[in-house]
Amino acid sequence: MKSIGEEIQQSEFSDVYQKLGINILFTAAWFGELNRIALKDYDISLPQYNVLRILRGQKGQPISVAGLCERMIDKSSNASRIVDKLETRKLVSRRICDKDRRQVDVVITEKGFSLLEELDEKVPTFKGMMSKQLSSKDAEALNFALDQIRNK
Amino acid sequence: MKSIGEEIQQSEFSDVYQKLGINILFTAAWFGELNRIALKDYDISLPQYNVLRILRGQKGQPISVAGLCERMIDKSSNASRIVDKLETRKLVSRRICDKDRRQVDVVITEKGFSLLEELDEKVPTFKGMMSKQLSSKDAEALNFALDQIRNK
DNA sequence: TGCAAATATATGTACCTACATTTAATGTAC
DNA sequence: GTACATTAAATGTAGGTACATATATTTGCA
Repeated sequence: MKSIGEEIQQSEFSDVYQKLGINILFTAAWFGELNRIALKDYDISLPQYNVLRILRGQKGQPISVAGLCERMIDKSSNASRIVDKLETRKLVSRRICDKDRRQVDVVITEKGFSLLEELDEKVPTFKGMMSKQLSSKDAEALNFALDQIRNK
Repeated sequence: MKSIGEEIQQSEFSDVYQKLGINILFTAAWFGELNRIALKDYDISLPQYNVLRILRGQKGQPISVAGLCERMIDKSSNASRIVDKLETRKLVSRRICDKDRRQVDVVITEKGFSLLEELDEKVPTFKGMMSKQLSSKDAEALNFALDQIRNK
């Protein structure tokens, strides 16, 4: 099995934290790649997929474009244009919010919902990828450690 | 302090592995963002920075474009064009390999090396970001867990 | 040797992202 | 109520990425 050192063919790391940082970046890229490949057949990009999932998580409740931005993994990507693409394909719908006409309410459509259900079958789940190597207790600990890292 | 659940404002995760996957993606994006901000003043992109670091790691030994690709975090980015940019700024040099004239040997220049040394001061180190929250023993364990995850 | 297959890199293209700017609506102080 | 600052979203743009294709070189084999 390949360790991160073998993977990027670097034998020496200046320290274990350096190695961990690169390992996290590398693992994230690996995840992204697997998902991207799975989504390719459906002509849907990773950020588009993430937006659809966020909308599904809303359980019918609309969310603003700014709200989407906050919840997206890649904050700086352009939610407005991602929603454009999804709307063109009728996977989401968009209407001006009554309460504040600057805002736009975005919701997932029936079509978007059923596409997501189809994708659920194809996209590798984290559970499927990790549960054999990692106990749920270890996963919990890892979650805690990552939360720690992001909060000095 | 913010957990991943608070961070992306999702109260329920279907399972702890799902949560961990998103946590890894999120943490990687957070790292990337911090680095990107630090590099911005020097007008150098993240992939460019990574390539320079790989070249420094070569300790003077040249590496081919394909070799760079293998070691890069984002494998599918275009190493050829990244090297173009770096060469224009005279941070790396490129010459056709004598042994195999299809190959191109890339090395970091003195200018590139001293830029990297300057950047070392500015770019947040993983150690600086993590060592307060995580013992080196825990970091080692996390490294092992991530290596496990990527290899079913 | 000669020629097809394989390999290394470069390039063309469309799309995506980062960042600044614009447009429109709302809030606030006077 | 008017003027100014603030906020939400959209848009323009430059540059980066993904993927297919092109070009040059090497390898392997009849």
